[in-house]
Amino acid sequence: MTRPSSPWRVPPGDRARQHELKRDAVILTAARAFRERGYHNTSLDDIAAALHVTKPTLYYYVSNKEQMLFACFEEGLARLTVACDEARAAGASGRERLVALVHRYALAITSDFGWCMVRAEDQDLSPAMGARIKALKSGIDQEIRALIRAGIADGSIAVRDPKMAAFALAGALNWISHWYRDDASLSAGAIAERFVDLFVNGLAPRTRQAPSGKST
Amino acid sequence: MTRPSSPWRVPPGDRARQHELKRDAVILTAARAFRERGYHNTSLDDIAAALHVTKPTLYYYVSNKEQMLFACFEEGLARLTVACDEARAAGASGRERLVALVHRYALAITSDFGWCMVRAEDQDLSPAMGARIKALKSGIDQEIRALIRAGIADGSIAVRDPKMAAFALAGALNWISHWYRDDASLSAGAIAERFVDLFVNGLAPRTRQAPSGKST
DNA sequence: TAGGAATTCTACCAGCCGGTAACATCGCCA
DNA sequence: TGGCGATGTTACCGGCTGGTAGAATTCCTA
Repeated sequence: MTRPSSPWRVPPGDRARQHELKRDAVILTAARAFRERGYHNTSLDDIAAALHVTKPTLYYYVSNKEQMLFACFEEGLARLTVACDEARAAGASGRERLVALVHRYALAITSDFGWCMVRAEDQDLSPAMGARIKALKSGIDQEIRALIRAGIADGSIAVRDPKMAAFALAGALNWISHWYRDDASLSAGAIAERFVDLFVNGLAPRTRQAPSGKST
Repeated sequence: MTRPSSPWRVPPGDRARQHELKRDAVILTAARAFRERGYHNTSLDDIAAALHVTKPTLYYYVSNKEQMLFACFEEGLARLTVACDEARAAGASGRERLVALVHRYALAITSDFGWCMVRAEDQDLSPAMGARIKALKSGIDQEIRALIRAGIADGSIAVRDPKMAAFALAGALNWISHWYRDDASLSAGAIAERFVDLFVNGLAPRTRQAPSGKST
């Protein structure tokens, strides 16, 4: 019974570490399957098969299917949270920090867990887990708004409604996960660059260049 | 269209008209249920109960559940298509037409069918129907890109990558359906207004106002 | 008022899939 | 080497839900 599975054969280490690695492999495989076929169209047997394992084995690492989705959710949102933290200490002005966030956000959203953050329904989770996810999402939103407000305060951003601006920005970024699987012709960094160009300068031509500074 | 509370009691008319109205009621009720609980979390019994009817009755108007989702999809996308057509003849410059599109788009996306357009997975549909949906969606995307290119041509828009700009704009608009149910503090028109402000002028302060002109 | 078509209901089925029990195997350690 | 926890498997269950058969009822028309 040799198992030629890729993510399952983890390097040696103590038992606890092995267990942790295998659990991660389960979550990652689940995330990829969900992304490809959707949560409800993915059976636990599918995930198990992708790992060359049987269904009950999954239950040794995860308590149920719902928890898998939750873990994917959490993993993806954790990356976004890290992105926010990094961005907050990235630049001088509010706008520079926001630009930094866009770059990191794009990177996170194109990851395997991007789908789970964006497309998964909170309704598929228990009220408790749904509430937790909602709180995490709201935290990201508040972070974006804070950056925008900071930019307004220091004069690097001029926008009427920070909340709507945050929604628009997050929407554009989240939406990447919808089309990126089919059209990955651009890297996350390149996408972020284009988005920054659009969001910073706007659609209307600028007669005189505002104190913008070039994007790298 | 029909009364929200009890759409089943339709005004008299000939048989064919009655049938059509009731079918519309089924689709609308399905759209609302899908929006509220998600496609997979909504059973046909749920939809039937909402109409004070039993499940087999639904099958008298719709061939199966998948077709319901498809009909919702189509209905929503039809509105977007209309929005595109109207926008194309709305203003003088490409930018004005694009602004008009944003307003109509926001209206469509906040409708009952907005969810189906955006959140429903093509994977829940048969390959044939999925392909049709994909084609319709692609048409909308091309329409947006065309407006942007027209704006570039007539000088009312300055943007480096029309394709990415279209993705960003569509993403921001589509994303409305994610948060609008929980936070409907703004009307679709007000949202569109804010979005236009952001997308046209950008985040960076404009020293001298570009030839933008009116904001209603 | 009879008859037929349109409409809706009761009753039911079958398959999928999440989840579990109980047994088999692996691998470390005394 | 024997034993024991950690892993993993086979075999199974049961409920939910999409879908259907066929009877019942309503409604128009003659």
